[in-house]
Amino acid sequence: MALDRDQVVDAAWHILRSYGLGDLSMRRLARELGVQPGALYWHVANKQELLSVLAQRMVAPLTGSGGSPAQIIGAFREMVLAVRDGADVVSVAHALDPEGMQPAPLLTSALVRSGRDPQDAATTALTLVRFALGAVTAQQTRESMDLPTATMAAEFEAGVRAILA
Amino acid sequence: MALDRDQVVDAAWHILRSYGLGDLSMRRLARELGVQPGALYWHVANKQELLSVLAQRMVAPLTGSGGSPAQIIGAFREMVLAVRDGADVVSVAHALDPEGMQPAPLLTSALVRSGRDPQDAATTALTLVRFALGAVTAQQTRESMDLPTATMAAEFEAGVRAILA
DNA sequence: ACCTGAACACCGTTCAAGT
DNA sequence: ACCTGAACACCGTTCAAGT
Repeated sequence: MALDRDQVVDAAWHILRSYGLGDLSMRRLARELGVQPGALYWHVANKQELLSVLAQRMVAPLTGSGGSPAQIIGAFREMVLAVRDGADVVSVAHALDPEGMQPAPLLTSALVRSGRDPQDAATTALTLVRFALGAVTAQQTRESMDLPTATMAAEFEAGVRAILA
Repeated sequence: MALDRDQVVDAAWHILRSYGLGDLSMRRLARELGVQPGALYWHVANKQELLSVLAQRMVAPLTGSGGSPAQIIGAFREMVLAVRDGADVVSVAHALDPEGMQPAPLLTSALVRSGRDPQDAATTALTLVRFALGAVTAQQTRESMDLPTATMAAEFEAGVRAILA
């Protein structure tokens, strides 16, 4: 039975969650799947493409979930924070498609529903996402070095309140 | 004449500015300096320490420069944006010492001067820095892939206004 | 004090050749 | 269609030994 793309992505997902981005090499992934490194390039174009797929998977549960802007950006933070080096992976995907990648479109429509005009809603959504990615990047860097992060959830909430005020 | 720490840091600074983080390897740095890779470890503990020093150097011109909170965070953005992969380098330094690393302390006192209580000032400073790092990370990722960034300066200004409102 | 030589344990990617 | 084998051009770090 031949390898397929889903098996590659699933194995990559498992390594990322369990050991972090530092351990997610194409060679390590190939070893885990019992193939030669070159075999992976039949199923994915390169490592970057693989990481994009993992970023989509990380924020997938968000799509379709309602809530206020504060709830949406809070849920986004939780999902990214739950995956080791999640912020690094999602940041690239956000940069490639800032308006299309979740949670931006979800936030924009929630902000319009709450009474903002579309222009302001779109910009505020970008501000929230970039702040969240900056905050989670800082927290995950500290976690990877066993530094304390006790105040960072409150700092995040305060930042979101300031942006939405 | 023996190598010293400053020569190592200067050469690293030059590689970072000219070619980016992807080209700043300890081996490439050693080659540029005409020594074996191992020689570098007499002058710096490891690559991480070297990157911390480069982060300090990037934001050094900020110290002592006055201005409003909006001006300070704007100047910070310019400095980080001016160095290839600057946001990646500065993000780690910020995570290690969020309150001590510039521009946080500068922002906090400017915010106190403008009438905020110290608690609120400190948290707002962190929000501004994390948003700025998130925004510059997105922009530099796009620049590295030759994607357009025309709207990103305005998005940054709008974000700063929202946070400071 | 400062550096070399050499090693250890790795990377991402390509591509002719095999099945 | 899918994979192996082998290569290309690299990494960060350590450390005995040399000067």
